[in-house]
Amino acid sequence: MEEKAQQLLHSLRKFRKLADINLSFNGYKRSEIIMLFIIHQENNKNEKEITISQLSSALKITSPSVTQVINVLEKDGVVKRINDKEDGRIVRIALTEKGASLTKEILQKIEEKYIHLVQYLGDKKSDQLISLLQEVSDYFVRNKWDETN
Amino acid sequence: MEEKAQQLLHSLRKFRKLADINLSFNGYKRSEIIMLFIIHQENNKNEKEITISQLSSALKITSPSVTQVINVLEKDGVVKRINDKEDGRIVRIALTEKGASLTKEILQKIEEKYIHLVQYLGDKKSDQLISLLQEVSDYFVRNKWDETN
DNA sequence: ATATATAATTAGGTTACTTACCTAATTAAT
DNA sequence: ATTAATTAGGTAAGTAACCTAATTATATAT
Repeated sequence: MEEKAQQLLHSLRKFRKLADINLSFNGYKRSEIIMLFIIHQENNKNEKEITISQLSSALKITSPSVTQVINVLEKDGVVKRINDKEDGRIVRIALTEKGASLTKEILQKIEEKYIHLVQYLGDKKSDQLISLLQEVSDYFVRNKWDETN
Repeated sequence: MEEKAQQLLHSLRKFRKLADINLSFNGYKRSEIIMLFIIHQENNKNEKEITISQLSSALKITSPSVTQVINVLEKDGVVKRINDKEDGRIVRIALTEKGASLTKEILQKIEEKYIHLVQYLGDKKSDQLISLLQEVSDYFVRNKWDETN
């Protein structure tokens, strides 16, 4: 049991390191790309554009951090701020045309890579991996893995 | 296939975020603790103490980064630098007594958590997870996941 | 009308790296 | 013995991706 725990510790460390690798495209940083993905996803799903707070909880980062990333993306002309008409405190974020096509382009390239990974692993192992990652994620959340130390 | 790729992308992102444990003990940072683990592990395994370059390749960080972490640990009296007698360029790193007992203490606490995870998953799924993570890591390495974009 | 709560922003960290450059020591070639 | 190239490690400065605390603007509740 202890041996398995050590193996798992080791595998997780290695995996984390490798999976952590910068997906960067056209000078956009990892954090910016993930931000674009979420905006794209949520704005396609919902009628109203996503707010800063919603982005904060979706990404599990603080709202000041969201603001910073959005500032860069806005300056670059890929997203725009929209003031909510009903509540003056709320700022909504939308992709510009440039942003929408950029996001689609990047998403496609990244998806291709994952398709390769799924092909490499095969159907069965891919399913296994997805469900195991899910289980471990649930475990982490339930046991507040991070907070306890 | 595309759907599975998207699921995997999503699971990996979530997992990465959660597995990004902030392990810190007695004021030692994550990077410092991992450094201690490697020194402990390698120095127990080999006759000669590990060098800065070896630490660099073991941790997959640059040697200036290793130097910085070692500086802090040395100032704190948990590791010491040893000049190699045969090659004056080489600096070897050893745990001090304080460092050795600290490392054992931390290792034990962390191992406990992983033992819980292994118990939660069960034997079979733990093995599956270890081998799947290994396979994906290998895939990442082989396909230079990071460099290609 | 006033106090309180909420949304976003600003200012200023922190951690865990990196890159660019440097010195000292070793090795190889002349 | 000298010069050139390489290797090991270090210094300084910078970056990505976060964070907390404080502030501003607006909305809501008493």
